[in-house]
Amino acid sequence: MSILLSEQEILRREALNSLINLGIDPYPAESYDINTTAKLIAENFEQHPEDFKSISIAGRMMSRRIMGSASFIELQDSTGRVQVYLTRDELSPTEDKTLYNTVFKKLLDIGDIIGIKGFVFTTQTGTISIHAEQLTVLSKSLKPLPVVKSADGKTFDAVTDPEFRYRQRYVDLVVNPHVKETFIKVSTIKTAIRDFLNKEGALEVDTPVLQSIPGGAAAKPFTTHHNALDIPLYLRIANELYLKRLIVGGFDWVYEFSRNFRNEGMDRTHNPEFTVLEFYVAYKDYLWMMDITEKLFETIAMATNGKTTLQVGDKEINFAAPYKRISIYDAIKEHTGIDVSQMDEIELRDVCKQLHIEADESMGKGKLIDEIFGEKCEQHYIQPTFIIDYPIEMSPLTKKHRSKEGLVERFELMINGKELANAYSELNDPIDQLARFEDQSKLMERGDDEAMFIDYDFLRALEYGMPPTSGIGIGIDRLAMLMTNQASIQDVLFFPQMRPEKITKVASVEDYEKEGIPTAWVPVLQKMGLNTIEALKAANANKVFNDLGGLRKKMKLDITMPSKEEVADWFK
RNA sequence: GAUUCCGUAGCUCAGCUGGUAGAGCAAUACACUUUUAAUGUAUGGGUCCUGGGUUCGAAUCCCAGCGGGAUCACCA
Repeated sequence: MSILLSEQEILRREALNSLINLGIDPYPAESYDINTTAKLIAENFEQHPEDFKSISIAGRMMSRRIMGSASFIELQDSTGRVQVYLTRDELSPTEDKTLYNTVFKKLLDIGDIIGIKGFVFTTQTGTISIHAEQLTVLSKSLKPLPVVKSADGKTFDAVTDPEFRYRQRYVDLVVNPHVKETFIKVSTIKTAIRDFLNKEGALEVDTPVLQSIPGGAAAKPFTTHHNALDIPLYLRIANELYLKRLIVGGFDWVYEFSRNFRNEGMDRTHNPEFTVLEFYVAYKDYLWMMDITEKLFETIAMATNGKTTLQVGDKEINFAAPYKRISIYDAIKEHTGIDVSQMDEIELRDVCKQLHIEADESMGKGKLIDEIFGEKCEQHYIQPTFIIDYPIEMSPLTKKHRSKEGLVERFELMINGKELANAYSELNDPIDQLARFEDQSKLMERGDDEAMFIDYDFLRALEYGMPPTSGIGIGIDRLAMLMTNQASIQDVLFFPQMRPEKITKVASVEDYEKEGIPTAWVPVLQKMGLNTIEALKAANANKVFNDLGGLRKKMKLDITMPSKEEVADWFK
């Protein structure tokens, strides 16, 4: 089986063979040492021209303008584009002009990766360019790249189809420079966080992705199976319980960039796998955590955009600490006028009805309050705001509030109307923790399929004693979306989850030959759309015979017609 | 999951109330020996997403499916 090739792909394969016939390896093994980049040239050539008298650079040929014995190409490396000027007589100083006339002009294509040695100069029209003295083929590109052109900030024929961009991110990255910048920023965010935490004395750790009890969050897990142990395993939905075990073990501050997996819906803010930074600090509480969170976000904003403010649409978000702090009850009171702080489940259900919020039977008190907040309040918090002191029912891993009955010491950080972080003073009372898990079990029995499992090993760890601890989880993808001003999570993940692509396999020439079909007729059958042996067998022998004659004429093929009987044999 | 829009050449897109499939870029050839998305002329290139249906005739209308986007619901 093989894939049907387009005309341009066939031409490129022919060019590839021509290169080989000329003794040029289209995929050479040896390294090609470079001593500069497009960016270095653009930024430094004018001040220090003497540094660019003998340069070596490599990249992809993105455009080519041939003018007889002289040519200009655009070379794109990891840092950007630079123009290269080539002349026939310099590339091929001897009588043999093959390198320029054949290799460069005929056998190279847009997208090919080449190396150039030469010197930098400024053209008559004032463009900094490389005057090429040597050209080396480094990798032949067999698939035509979409040609995106731009001038004066305007872009032409940009690849915008999301399916194309997400499925073939490698192409997206090559032809859409801003996409690359976004991902560099995403990396900068993570580096800024690591630097910040490491400087504070935190230890980066790794905990299991495969877990036999998916704990630490309310979510539906992916299930898998371990053959040797013959047990079900789950992909982690959170790493919280493992990090707390490490606090029990005596580390004071641990953090992990945790790739979590949740078997839930997909849309522009949800991908089945996503990244959360969690960190846990011994001997601290959620008040301390708010202080450090403010500092962290301020640092991230500075590192990614060089300032503490960020323009999002028509809103300007200011990351400079400190942030406003408001209790969830006060937030609800502020946006609905209703004081729910003393209400029981039945009263809350009435409030939901009053506010036209859907509430089903499986919802407990905590979830009802969460619904009201999510529906009526969340979107109003554009500037970074800590929503604090949540009801105990929606926080099974959180320590009871030191002074407010029925509440826990928890905060969520809201930015631009969305939750960016969730933190609390961690529950370290093993007896209370067991009771909370048991409450979750009851919720599970009521039909809440996101309620938590009981993790007895985690309880055992708590029984040995965990210091008072504060922990936080920060959604890194959401943070990246915010900081890079992207509306979809797909735009901050290199390879967002997609439905598997259907690749239409077609029969190879050999497959046809096996059926007794002469090689010369294979392209004709393919032209008729009979690309698989199955399709061929299903076709009508008489019609195929007639069409062969028609297409023979149309395709101007100088081959003798097979007899009707011979054609009929193909179908046996 | 629901609603809605989209799927045409390698890429970006036209294609009217149904009448033989179009442009620009890319490709190929020749000319021009020159720069700036864009020199000129010519040429090739299509499973109009797939399968049914209506019709003398379907890229176009209808139905079903596949893939994707957007909005909504659930979740981070």
